Order: sequence, then structure tokens, then C-alpha cells
Amino acid sequence: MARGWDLRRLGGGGSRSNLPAAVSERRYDPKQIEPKWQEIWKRERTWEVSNSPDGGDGREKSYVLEMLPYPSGEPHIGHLKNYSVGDVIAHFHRRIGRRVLHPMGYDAFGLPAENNAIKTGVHPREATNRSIATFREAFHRWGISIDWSREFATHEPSYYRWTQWIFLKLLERDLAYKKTAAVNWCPNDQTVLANEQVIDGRCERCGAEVEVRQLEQWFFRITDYADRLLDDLDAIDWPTHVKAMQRNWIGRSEGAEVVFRCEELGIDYPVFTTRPDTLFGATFFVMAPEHPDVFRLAEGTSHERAVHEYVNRSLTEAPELRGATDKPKTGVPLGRTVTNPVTNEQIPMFVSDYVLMEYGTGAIMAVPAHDQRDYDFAKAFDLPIRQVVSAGGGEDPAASVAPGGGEDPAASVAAGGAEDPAASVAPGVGEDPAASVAPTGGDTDGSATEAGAFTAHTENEVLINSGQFSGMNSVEGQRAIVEWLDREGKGHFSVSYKLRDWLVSRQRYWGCPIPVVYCGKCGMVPVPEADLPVELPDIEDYQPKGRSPLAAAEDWVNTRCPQCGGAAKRETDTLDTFVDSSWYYLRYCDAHNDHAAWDRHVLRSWMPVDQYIGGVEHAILHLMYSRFFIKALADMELLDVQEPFQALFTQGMILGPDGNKMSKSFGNVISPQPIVDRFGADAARCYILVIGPPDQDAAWADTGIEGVHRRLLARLWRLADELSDQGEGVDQPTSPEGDALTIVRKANWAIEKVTRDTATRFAFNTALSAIIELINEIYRYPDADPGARRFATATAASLLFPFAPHLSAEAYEMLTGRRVWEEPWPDADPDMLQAETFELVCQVNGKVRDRVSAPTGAPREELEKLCLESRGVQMHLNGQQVAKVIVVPDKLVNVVVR
RNA sequence: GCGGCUGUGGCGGAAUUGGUAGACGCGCAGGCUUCAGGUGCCUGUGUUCUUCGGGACGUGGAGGUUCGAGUCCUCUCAGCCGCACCA
Repeated sequence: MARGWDLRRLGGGGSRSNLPAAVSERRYDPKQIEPKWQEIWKRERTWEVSNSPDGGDGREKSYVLEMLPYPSGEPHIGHLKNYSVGDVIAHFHRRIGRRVLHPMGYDAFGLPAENNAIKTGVHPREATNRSIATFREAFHRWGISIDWSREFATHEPSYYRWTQWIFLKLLERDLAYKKTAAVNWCPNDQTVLANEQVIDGRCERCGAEVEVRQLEQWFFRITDYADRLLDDLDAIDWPTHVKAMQRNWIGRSEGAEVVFRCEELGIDYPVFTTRPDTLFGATFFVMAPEHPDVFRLAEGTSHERAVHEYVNRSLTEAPELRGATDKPKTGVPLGRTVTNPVTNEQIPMFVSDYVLMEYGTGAIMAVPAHDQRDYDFAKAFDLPIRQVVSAGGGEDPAASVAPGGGEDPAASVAAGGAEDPAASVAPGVGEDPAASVAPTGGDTDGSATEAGAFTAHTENEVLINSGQFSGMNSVEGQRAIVEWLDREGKGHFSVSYKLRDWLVSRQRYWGCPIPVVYCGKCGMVPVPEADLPVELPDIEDYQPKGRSPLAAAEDWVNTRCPQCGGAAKRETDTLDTFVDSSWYYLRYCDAHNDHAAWDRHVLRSWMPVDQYIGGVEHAILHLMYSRFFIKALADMELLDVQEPFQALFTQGMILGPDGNKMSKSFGNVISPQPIVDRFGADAARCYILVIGPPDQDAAWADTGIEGVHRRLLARLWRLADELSDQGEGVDQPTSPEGDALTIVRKANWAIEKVTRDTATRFAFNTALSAIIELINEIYRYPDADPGARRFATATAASLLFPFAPHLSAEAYEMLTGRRVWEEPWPDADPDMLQAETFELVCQVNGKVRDRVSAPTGAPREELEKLCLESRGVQMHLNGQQVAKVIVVPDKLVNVVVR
């Protein structure tokens, strides 16, 4: 230390004192600083927090959690961002006096390790444990403040024992069940997939085209919770787009179930509709190709053969081709009719692939006048189209649709007469089939009317051609029709969901075994809790062959029935890894409990997670499954919260320097480790946070990290070094003057700014900018009172701690000998937040014409006078009459002239 | 088609409740220190006109409200994300 100081003296030569630092041999060296503090934190277990009952020391709890990492190879830059954001929040909460739980673990089961095992023969456990070691090492080197005492991985028997226990609890409650169903099969990964894991007809993981197979599989009854999953979104502090995605996925629609009877076969076919008000317009009936009754219906009719051909073609068609919304409608008649329950008309039945078996009842009533898809089908098959709802009722219909209805064909239709100016307003409808018929179809005799196929569903709509219901608006009509159907036993109100039950079994090895056995006498028998865990055996051959590789482990498969003691076989499917990660945050609360998954009282002291941080890619799967688990477990009175994650923050992606998503194929992958090696963890963390709002995507730029290193970290270090022996205390000087006052004010401004940006907005980019501004200000006045500079520098170090913990700890220690994380978060001195003068903005007609210095808190009259007298304002008034003067105290004066 | 989001200098981005547009960083230009430097330090940097006083224009576009609009309202254009033949 002494040597460095001497060199500075020599080089400084007594001129401006910002020079000495420049010639110093001592430099900011993260390679020295970072390991030093990491060692201290590890040795002293600084970030551990206890569950002891007296731990209730009056401090408010805060559970800060980043999403469980899947350890594969090395961590990437997205991990660095995720844990940097989380660590800022964890540190900040500690510094403002909360008891913070900030744990870490690993999502250790899963396909990549297993696929690697198939290729290389290395046991998935071995590869996974290696990756875990690499991740753990990285988190240490990044200086993330983790309570390591609670660490675990989901592939450890001491963890999955409880995953199995939860499975049994769900089974007990009939929330886990087995059924044969059409499921998504990935031919590449040789396993089934959950609905949520199929993207555009392809496997989310490997991209292979998914096949549909009829298989017996395990499901969790998440649909029982659809309404609660939907409603409780209102009570949690999540980004709107994530809530929107969940709502969308749950896909609740209200409507009615209406029964259409096939008299010839004497079978009732219920359909679901959201538009029971259009029931009089149902002129035909369509079933999905997968509907179990299609062959039976067609049997003995002249269409039997055509139906077989059509269905077979549909079932073998590639899902994404079949799902294309723009392809022409196809289908064949079934040769049967059903009765429209309100008109008693016999309407023809069809089979068509635009009807989905998975939604509703797999059959629909088709209302071509008011549904685009049905309309397209009716046109293709020359079926009757009957308008039963009229937009706008008696008054000029155009009025209700005209604004913004340009691209809406209804506008031209509703306008009725072609003379109506509104009709000509609708551009670009020429290519729409409806448009060509619209002008003549405007009259309401019902025969040729294909109007309204696209009308919005509003209270202005009125039912027509609907018997006793004609004249009601469509909202009234819906209710009246369904009530009538209900009385007649032909229908009732109903709710439908897009959400399906969660398919949890996988025909793969590297996952949590499902704890049931199959006994010839007793059937399916759950493994008793006392016998858990059912341990995953080691096997020779990982190759999937359409069934789990576990099926070949005969010693393991063959077992005794827990009930009768007879020969039995184990379930060989394993659980979807999303099951493992649906409850891990509970285990952290009580990680070492070996007689229960958790203690309910301990859980009560930590749950829910106060701040969850992760990527949007988990907006549906992981987050929905976890919410389901919590609700189910709460219903079993095993815990006391209704939602796992009270607040959610979704961080944006770090893109490659070229602005593209980082990927090997673009060759734009930035790996965090070389960055940390070169600039240090503090610089890497700060750069990732200063680059922009953390919830937005941002492209990596090497020059940016150099900026942070230079302007923020190295300069703070130099200030601390320079000031370390220029005094003792770092308290705010009692009555600073001149430059010292300026510096002290800036420090207080920064305290206020950093606190607000960090606590309420997650605006870490502007918080860091404020610290840079403070450092710039200390630099700007090298000759100011060292006491003021020491105070400001210590303040900067203190504020920077959540972002750059190593350097901050070092700088703070250089100045004070104390540990910055043991200091309370600084409080801004209100007296220092306002100067005695401010720059008054002088405007004429809203344009800035001058700026003059004015005393803070000056009365309006004085400000008005100052403004009117200012040179710039005088120049622009030149004799015009002042109409009005607006005064905003301590800010501006606007002179309005005519 | 439905739902959600974003448009601000050469670049990333600031701007709290309607009140100085462009904080901070990068880049660029000039200067100082240095044997030298890709280090450090200082100054300047929206566009444009200028008689060097200053003026005009400027937040995707067009209107509107207001003394005053990046911010509020209406319409519109572009891009991104999610879902999608969901009855």
C-alpha cells in the first residue's frame, strides 16, 4: 500500500490531484479482489439463514428465488443475467433489514443427459453430477449470495423420495390417474409429451414431428383447478403478458351444451357452443374424424366407404398440415341427420377435420351465417345459410360497425343498401366471398342471407328468424334459449376449457420412478410411503425402444405386491421432469427434513416466494404446473398458501452481438466464463444490468463492458484507494460548503435514486447510471474537502454492493475497515436533496426561452417576475400582450402571449 | 384471426404525477499526460440555418385535448412475442 502511494506522489508532481491515480501502479484488479471475498463468504457462511424458531428476530422474511437451473455443460450468459438480477434483489432486501432466503439447486433429471448416455455410455448421473459441479463453481465465481446449506438436486433419492410421496398424495385424492388416450408421441425421443410440450405439431425439445398414439398414460387432473388457476391470477403480481398467456392456455369459454338427436340411431349428440343465440341458424352438424361414432353412423349408408377413406386420410395427415387455418374446407357426409332442437329440422351430419376431437365434445352445430369456418364449409358443400342475428337492430346498422370496420366485411353487409356511403367505405373486401353477395343479401328474408357471418357479438345484435326469441338482443336471447332448452331437457349452460389434463408419464430412464406396482391379484397398488424412495436402478442399455428402458431391468421390475405379497411388476414409466420442478421451492424451506417433505410450520414461515425470477419460456409449463401443485397440496392441508410465487419477474434474453438469438449456428455465442476471467464477475454482472431494462432483450457488446469497467468499477476503486488514507470517518460532513456541498448533495441524490429504482422498478440500469454520475461528480472536484469525498465514495460503494459485491466490499473496507453488507442501506438526508437555488425554466408559449437561477421555494409572484425580466423572455415578448402566466413552483414559468 | 408488447440521436438506452427531450454508457472529434501506447484525464457531440446574439425543426405517421404532449385521447403504419379451424 505504501509503495503505491509513494509512486503516486512522485508522479503527481503537485499539479491537479486527479493525476496521481493515473500514474499509480496499483490498479483495480478483480483477480485479486474477487477470490478474497468469495473465500470470506464461503468460510463464514455469510448468506446462510436458519429456520430456528427464534430466527423470528422481528425481521420481515423475504424469499428470493431464481428458476431452478438445468445443469448441462456450462452455464450460459442467460444464467448470469438471471442470477445477477436475483442477487441484486436478495442483497437489497438484506440491506433494508429483511431475513432473506436465497437458495440454489439443480433440475437434474432429463433427456439431454440420457441422450448423451446413449451416445457415449456415460451414466447420466455421472454426467449430471459433473455439470452440477461446474454450475456450482460458476455461481461461486460470480459471487452470487446463496445459502449453500440448502442445496440439492432433483435426482438425489433424498429429494425424489418426496416427489414420489407427492405423487402418492395426488393418487390418493384421485388427482393422479391412468387412462388410455390419444397422446402426442415423439418418434425421436421415443416418449409421450404433454400438450404443453408440443409446439406447432413438433416436439418442443428435438423438433421432431409428433405422432398421435392411443396409449395408456398417467395424468394429473389439473383441469379440476382450471377456474382457480384462472381466477387467482388476479391476486398475484406477475407481468401482464405472462398472465395473458396463462389465461389463453386455460382458454375458458362460457356457453351451452346443446343436444342434437340422431333419430335413426336413437343417439343424443351434445355439442358445446358459445353462441346458443344462433341455434336457429344451425343448418348442419359436423363431427371430428377422431369421433368414436363416425363409422357407426356411416355404416350401411352409401357414404360408408367415403367416410372410411376420409377419416383414414385425416388421421395420417401431418398435424401441422391438418391444422393450417387457411386450407380449404374438406369433409364428407355421414348419410345421417340430427334434429335441431329448436326448429325440429332434420339437418345433415358431416365429418370434417376442421372439428377437433380435443375440444368440446368433438362435434359441433354449424351456423354458417355467423361463423367464418362454418360459412366456408357451407359454401364448399352448397349448404343453406340462414341469418338469425342482425347487427344493429332497427337503427341504421352501419352506425354500429362503421368506425374502424373497414376490413370487416360485416360493415358492407350491415350497410344494407349499396347506396349507403358506408358500403363504399369498406376497402379490400373484394376478395372475400361474403363481399360479393353482401349488397343483395342485405334484405332479411333469410333465404339468400349470408350476412353477419362475421358480426361482433354485441348487445346491439338482435335475434331474427328465431321463432319466439326473435327481437331479443343476443345476450337476452342466449339466456332465453338455453333456459328453454334446459326446461325441455335438451341443453344447459356450460363452460369449456382449452386446458387438458397434464400427461406426466414418460417412457424414459433418467427420471423419477412412478411409485406403483402391478399385481396380478390386486391390480395397481401404490408403493407404501415407508418403502419410498423407489430407487432408480442402474441399467446397461439406455436405448429407448418404445417403452421405458427400465422395463429391461428385470431384477428391479419384478417385485412383491405390498398388499398380498405375491409376484408383481413395477411401473416402468418415469415422471416428466416438470413434476420435479413443481415443488422444489418448498423443499428449500426445509431441505434437510428426512422424515417429511417439509414441516408445515417451517413452510408457513417462508412461503410464498416473494420474488421469483426467470425467463418467459416457462410462462405456461413450469409456472402453471407449480400453481396447480400448490393448490392441490393446500387442499390436502399440507401447506397454507394458494399461490407459490407472489411476484414474478421475467428477464429478457441476452442476444448475440449481431442482435440475433445466441446460437451455435449463428456463431454468436458469448460464454460468460471468458468474460468473467477477463473483466471480473463484478464487471460482467454490472454490464448485464446496465445494458437496458432487465425485462427486455438486449444485444451483447464488448465495448459496453469495457465502459462499465472503466467508468464505474476502476474509478470507484481509484477513489477508494486515493482516499483510504485521507481521513478516518465516512459520515456525512456536518455543514459542507462549496464543492463539498455539491458532492454531498449528489451522494444523497444517488441514495434516493438507487433506492427507488432498485426497490420499486427493477430499473437496475438507471440505478447504476446514478452511481456512475455520483462517481463522476467526486472526480469532478478533486480538491474538495476529503471528508466529503470520503463520504460520497463510501456511499457509492455501499449503493453498488448489490450489483458488484466484491469491489464494493473491497472499497468499503479500504475506507472504513468494515464490512459493507453488515451496514444498513443508506438513508438519504432530506435536507440535502434540495439545493437553495434551482434553474428556473422560462417559457413563452410553451417554448423554452431562458433559464435563470431562482431561490427554492420562492413564491409564485417572484418566479413570474424573474421570468418576465429574463433576457430570453424579454426578447420574445417584444411588446405582445401577456394573456396568462402559468407558474409551476420550483420548476418553470410559462408566459402565454397572443 | 385473438391476446400481449415495442417504436426516442450513429448505437444501447434516460425522461417519477402532462412541465428543460436525449441522463448514463458506447462510438466519434479535439486536447492534456506519457519514451510510447489499444492506459489515464479534460472538453465537445440530435438535425439544420446562423450576421455567432441566436433561430427553426425534432420522440414511427396523421389528427385531437392542453398554457404546455415522448407521456393523455382517436385513427394509422412498422416490428416483436404468445396462442391459433378452441365452435
